[in-house]
Amino acid sequence: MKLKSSYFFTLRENVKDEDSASGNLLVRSGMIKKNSSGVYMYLPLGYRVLKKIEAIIRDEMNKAGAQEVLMPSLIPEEVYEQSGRRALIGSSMFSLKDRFGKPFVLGPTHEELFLMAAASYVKSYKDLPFNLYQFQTKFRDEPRPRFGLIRVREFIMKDAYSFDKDLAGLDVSYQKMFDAYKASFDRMGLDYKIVRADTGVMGGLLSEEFQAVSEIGEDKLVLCDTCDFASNLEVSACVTVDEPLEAFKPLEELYTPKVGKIKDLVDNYKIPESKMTKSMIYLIDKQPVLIMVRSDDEINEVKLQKLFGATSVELASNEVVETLTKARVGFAGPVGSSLKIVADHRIRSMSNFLVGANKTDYHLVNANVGRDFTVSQFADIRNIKPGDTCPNCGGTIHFKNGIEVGNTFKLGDKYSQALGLEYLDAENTLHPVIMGSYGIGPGRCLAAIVEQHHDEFGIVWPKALAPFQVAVVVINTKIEAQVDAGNALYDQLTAAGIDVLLDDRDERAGVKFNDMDLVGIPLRITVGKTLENGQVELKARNDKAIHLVDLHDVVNTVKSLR
RNA sequence: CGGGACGUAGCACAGCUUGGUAGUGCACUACCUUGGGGUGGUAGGGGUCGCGCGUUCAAAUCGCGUCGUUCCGACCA
Repeated sequence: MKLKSSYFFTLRENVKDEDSASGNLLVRSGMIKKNSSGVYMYLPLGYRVLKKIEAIIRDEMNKAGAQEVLMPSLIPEEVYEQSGRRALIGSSMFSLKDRFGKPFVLGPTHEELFLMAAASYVKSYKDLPFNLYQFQTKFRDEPRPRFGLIRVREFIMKDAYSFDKDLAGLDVSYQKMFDAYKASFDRMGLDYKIVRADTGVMGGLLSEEFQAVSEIGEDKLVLCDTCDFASNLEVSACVTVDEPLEAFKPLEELYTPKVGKIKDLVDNYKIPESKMTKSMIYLIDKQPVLIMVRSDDEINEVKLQKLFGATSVELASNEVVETLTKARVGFAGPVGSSLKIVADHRIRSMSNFLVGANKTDYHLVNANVGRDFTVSQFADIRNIKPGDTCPNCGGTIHFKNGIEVGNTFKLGDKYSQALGLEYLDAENTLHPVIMGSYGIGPGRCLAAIVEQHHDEFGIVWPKALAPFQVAVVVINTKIEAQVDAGNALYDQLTAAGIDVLLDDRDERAGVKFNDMDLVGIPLRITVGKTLENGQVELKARNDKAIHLVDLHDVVNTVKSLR
């Protein structure tokens, strides 16, 4: 690409409505442009990078034996109704009607269609296993798009689906995808962790996430200092060590006016948080339940959902809480409550603790389980915290933030049962097909890579992803010899199979240097005053050193650095 | 969905309080200048002031509505 005659621009000033380093740099370097909230255009340079990411993934998918297909985006709504996911995905789905009033949706994920495709092929166990994948645009009406390309409403996803006759087969298919994912992310130069995760809307047996480590990541990764334990916060088990109970003290009412938060209680009444509990009223599949955890713990809604096998878990509204406790919000408690009470394991070893009194402006001190109220179930329902004990090895837990760039699921027979995908085995009996699904967001990978690979001057692309491997900068376009040498190098490098960008614009040297740094081309060849000695300068983007290279050695030198 | 802010040239913003000729910087065009880390200058082009209704002799400016963007929270595959 020769810049003088190409669509290429950069912005000198920061863009206002980008809230992430990657979003800002990608927009400023002219790679992408925001079109509406959470919807972006990919411009020539950005699209080249996206294509390189796709090429890596495609290569690994094909090596793993998967076959590429392309499903539609426009899908009859009934497809998702049959699988039971229309309601589950709810308002995250873009929906529309055709001219006859028939409801359609824009596909947010494609399990259903792949299952239908599989159904037109699978008859017998002899047809299994196989794996299909696609790169296709997904539409998800996110309530809050954020962080440039990281949380968007329209994005390309590589999704793959494996079909097996049994769980043993799924294990094999899953492992192939898992390895292909690791290889893909390694080739992209991403720093990532693989964590256990919630199966969420997908359902199924196992979910593992590939998380790019980044400050702006929206997922909390739970990691161990000593072993390789790695889990998403939402599913990370907690270790609870039971401790002996103290002698029960008499239950007393405590007048606690103007106390809105736990911290006020600690400050005003000198009660340690380890002696306090909080009671929250949750609607679990619309049924109110009182959930208790120690005050300094957080309730984990995913664990609640699993514990109850529920579809919906939501905090009760203030009105509901006030009706049920007959007190203002902030004073709910277990004593005298008619609600079902579920408490975290940690509550079991607590004695003489504080609870809400179900009475505005009052708490109760020295409450005790068994004497003052009954817990119908103790369970692990809190979030693990940094410094906690590792559930795997007993080491110490720390957190990192992660951007979910890939996800692998063992779905089992959930979808094949719901939609009737079956095969005949050798004994002539029907069985549901066992499925796995595997997703990567190339755009999110792109953004995550920029988050991890940039400096004060701009993007620093890993070699495998850079839109161009080499930038040839002609310093003074008024000097014919420089222009000719630049063009000659461009032709030679191109002929050698190297992606070259020629900056032949009539701009100041500083402008070109800054632009090439911003865009993040890994290698820069400067054609300037050293040309008089038959030499050009070679500089790596991530290195300050400048090397003089003879004109006729340039192609070989660049090849050796590749 | 709840709360806040903002919509004026491609980008970033001023002007609005107190209504009266639409501005600045960057970018863009031409010429001169300069030519190794975002040269300096001169002259230009580009805007139904998000949209609608209202108040007024007169609205970017005041009022109501609406759409969009954004921030915090909720939600989130």
